[in-house]
Amino acid sequence: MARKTREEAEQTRHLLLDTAEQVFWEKGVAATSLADIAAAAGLTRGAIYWHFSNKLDLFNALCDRIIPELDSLDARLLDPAINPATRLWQHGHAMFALLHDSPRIRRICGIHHLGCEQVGEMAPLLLEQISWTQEKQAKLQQVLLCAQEQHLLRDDVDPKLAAIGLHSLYGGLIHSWLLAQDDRTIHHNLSALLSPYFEGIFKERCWLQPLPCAAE
Amino acid sequence: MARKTREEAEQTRHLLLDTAEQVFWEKGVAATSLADIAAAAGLTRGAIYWHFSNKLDLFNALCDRIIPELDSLDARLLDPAINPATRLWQHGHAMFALLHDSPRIRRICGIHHLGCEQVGEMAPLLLEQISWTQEKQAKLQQVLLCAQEQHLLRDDVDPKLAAIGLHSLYGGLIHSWLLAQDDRTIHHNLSALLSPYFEGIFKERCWLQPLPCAAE
DNA sequence: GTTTACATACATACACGGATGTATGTATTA
DNA sequence: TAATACATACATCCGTGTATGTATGTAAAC
Repeated sequence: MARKTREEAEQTRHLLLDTAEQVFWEKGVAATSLADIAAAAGLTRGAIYWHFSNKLDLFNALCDRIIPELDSLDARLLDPAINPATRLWQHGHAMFALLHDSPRIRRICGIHHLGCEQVGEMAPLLLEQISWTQEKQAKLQQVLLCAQEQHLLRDDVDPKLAAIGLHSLYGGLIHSWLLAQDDRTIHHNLSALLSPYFEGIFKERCWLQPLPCAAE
Repeated sequence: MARKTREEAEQTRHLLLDTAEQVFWEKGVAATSLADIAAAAGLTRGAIYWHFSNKLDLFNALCDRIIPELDSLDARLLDPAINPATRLWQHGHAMFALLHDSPRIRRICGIHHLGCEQVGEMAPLLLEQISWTQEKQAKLQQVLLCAQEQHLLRDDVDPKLAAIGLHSLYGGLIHSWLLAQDDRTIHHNLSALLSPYFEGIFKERCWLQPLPCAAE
């Protein structure tokens, strides 16, 4: 082969990322060699080593591609025009809608949950996940605090703990979702699955009212 | 070295299992070679291949050691002498007590959540986890159905979905627990973390009443 | 109660493949 | 013509599985 134009090169870079995403999801990160990826992409390891320094670099690049989508998901959490309880409710639904609609999000979440080790050599991943988790919980906590100020929270609910619980519930549901991808139970009954926790946190189904200050 | 007595042999077998558990948890399963384990145990690969056929066999044997503890946990779920809601409540607390008290349970759960891949070559693990998850959810559902017959459930709650939600919440909390092992927040506030979901599922805090048929 | 014969519980040694990283080749393209 | 975008070739190491060695425990034979 010979040299390609810059556009074509960028194209092969994306092809490598797409292919790696597929193979990582099918075989697991550690069990996948760079030769596997190159072969699946119809290229050679030379192409990979040209665009990336090693497997970890490739993996990180591949994961970074979904950051904007995840960020835009969180952005709507802080929209003050909507009742904070409703914001959380919609945010939960938006998360699973994203998971349902985007095969890429699904695969990368799947790789993180089931397809890679996060200890030892991959410990940086773990640290990243911890900080990401804390940020996420902080955002949830912020919205819950806002709800508390508007007297939407039940009296015995601590916003910080509710944030941890909600985040854990999301994580657990995503995990169950990924375990059986073809089972649509969670997707079709998401409201019924989330309702109990919302019921236990908020007063009088206020999360179903889009108005900014429904209660009080 | 020479031959040891049967007792000593059994002892080295357990030493290998203990050591593998440690190293797998520290470095991850795929990143750990049999030579690593043997060296950490002060033995050689010969000892491992004598007692186990390969790494997967060793890993399975290591995981099987916690089955009785997990089973005894579930056994108390079906004790009809106690209010089903209370049974679920106590079961949730017992799970985290076990996680807190037993380093072995903690490590093996940690390995499953963060230290091993469950796709590709390790897919049997995934299938096992799926069937285990379904069994667990079925048990929870059974207790919830029992609660429904006693009119302890809120009217709009579906036992099957509540079982999935409860199980996911447990899984997510365990994951958060394992991510930051030295953070005792979850352990110290478990009741406050579980309460919302119970509040959303059951009527009038009936899970705090140990009597068999508190409601109706 | 020895002795003998075999099984046991490993350690050591070897052969093999496979993965990595790098060095080099090569045809474009800018 | 020089940098680019790869493919190819090479050297190295590491992990596995197995084969073999070996000293001891163990049980039966005598």
